[in-house]
Amino acid sequence: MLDIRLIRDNPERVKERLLYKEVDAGDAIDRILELDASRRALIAETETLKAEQNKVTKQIPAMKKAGEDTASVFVRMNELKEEIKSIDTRLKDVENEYTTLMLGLPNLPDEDLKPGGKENNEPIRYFGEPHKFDFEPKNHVDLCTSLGLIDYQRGVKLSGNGFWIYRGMGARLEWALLNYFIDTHIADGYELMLVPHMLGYECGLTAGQFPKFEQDVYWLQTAEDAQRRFMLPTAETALVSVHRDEIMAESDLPKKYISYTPCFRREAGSYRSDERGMVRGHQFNKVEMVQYTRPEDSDAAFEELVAKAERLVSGLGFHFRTVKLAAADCSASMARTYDIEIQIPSMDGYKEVSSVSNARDYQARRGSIRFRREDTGKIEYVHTLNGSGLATSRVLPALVEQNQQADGSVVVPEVLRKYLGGIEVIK
RNA sequence: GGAGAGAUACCGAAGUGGUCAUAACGGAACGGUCUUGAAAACCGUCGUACGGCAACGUACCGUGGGUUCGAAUCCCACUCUCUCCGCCA
Repeated sequence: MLDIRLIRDNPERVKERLLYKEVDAGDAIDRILELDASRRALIAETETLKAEQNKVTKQIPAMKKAGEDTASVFVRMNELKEEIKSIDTRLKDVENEYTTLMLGLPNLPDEDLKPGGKENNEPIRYFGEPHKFDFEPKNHVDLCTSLGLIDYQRGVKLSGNGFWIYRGMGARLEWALLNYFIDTHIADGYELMLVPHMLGYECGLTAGQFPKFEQDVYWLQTAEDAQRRFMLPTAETALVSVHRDEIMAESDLPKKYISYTPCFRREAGSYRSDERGMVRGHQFNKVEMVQYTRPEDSDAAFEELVAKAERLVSGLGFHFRTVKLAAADCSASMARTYDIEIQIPSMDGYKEVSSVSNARDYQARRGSIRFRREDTGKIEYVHTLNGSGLATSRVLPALVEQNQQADGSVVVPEVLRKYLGGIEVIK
């Protein structure tokens, strides 16, 4: 959520920044300003009346005790009651519309981002060299099938398109990756959390997925609306709500959390024919990093998260690049995002394995996540950041393709061997 | 799933229609006095949000409605927590 004062003071600037994200919020912002003004006027009205009401209420017992006639006072009190009721009804309508519009506004992109979408993304660093083969390489679907790592057909049998089964060495390799990630984060001082995979509505609202993207997640049906829960699309959605509605001590910051979860996404309409195998499914595994920081620390925290993700990919020996996303390619909640993309030799271009973002105070405002400054005693919103560290669904394809040998076997990266009982080659 | 109890501030807890909601009382925390230092004792501080330039005002007793001139208190619905029973990895 954006700061209303920012919108009030400089609406044209906010509109302009949102255009960088290719969001035309002109009408919404004009309406928000109207609603904000009438909201404040109505509050002033109703509170004046309530003050009178409270004052008279306090006098009544004394009047009764003194045996005075209270009938005329009751007449006035009834008037007040009606007036207050009518103003409060109007106020509620105004606030509902106001809140809905405010929740719908995306975060402002950072000043240094290029406007526009994917076409303006900017690779800022490359690591390693593209893989070269002196034989005809196979694609990961064929490799995973022939080595018995993944059972695509039976995954579909169980759950339909977009699901697969990791089997035997494939499952162990997946598990080894996750353990490599988790162990690295723990060594970096992050707290591991195993969170619920089904979340309440407020989690989605805080993270910024809702109300706009309610259709992108899987809902669990219950008879009562109040009990609806959804399967988390990323552990960020859970981790960002851990401190919702809390005021933390400044000395508690930064909070550094990681979580491993499967992630569930409907990915409606986003299927692409070149994304075979496990590159885009409805369920994938991911280790997520989240930090809560003081505002002045979030830029450094962002760099830390990017560096951590890069280190994990480097550790596996991959060629990859880090890309600074243009404003409109950042998701709605985020002020800036860097993607880490690896090469899957059978596919064109690079594929995202990590996405690191700084939400600044956008999520903190939605979820009322604050901290108290030690020297001033003032309460401020924290900054929240998140990054994949990492998602496996593109790492595994890249791993088997980049490390394949002429005989169809796959070399296990050094860092994973200890999780696989020392196995060096999968054949 | 059945039966019962409960939800008040950082924690515990009193309040059961107005003169007890900034909210008693106890604890924690913070500041001070005393002390070589600490403990103890004593004194003091110890909500959030919104509106307002400010003075100040308003809201908040799990959530949402209702009754009433007036609701933490009475009524209705919902959510959550705890205890016992049943089922269960």
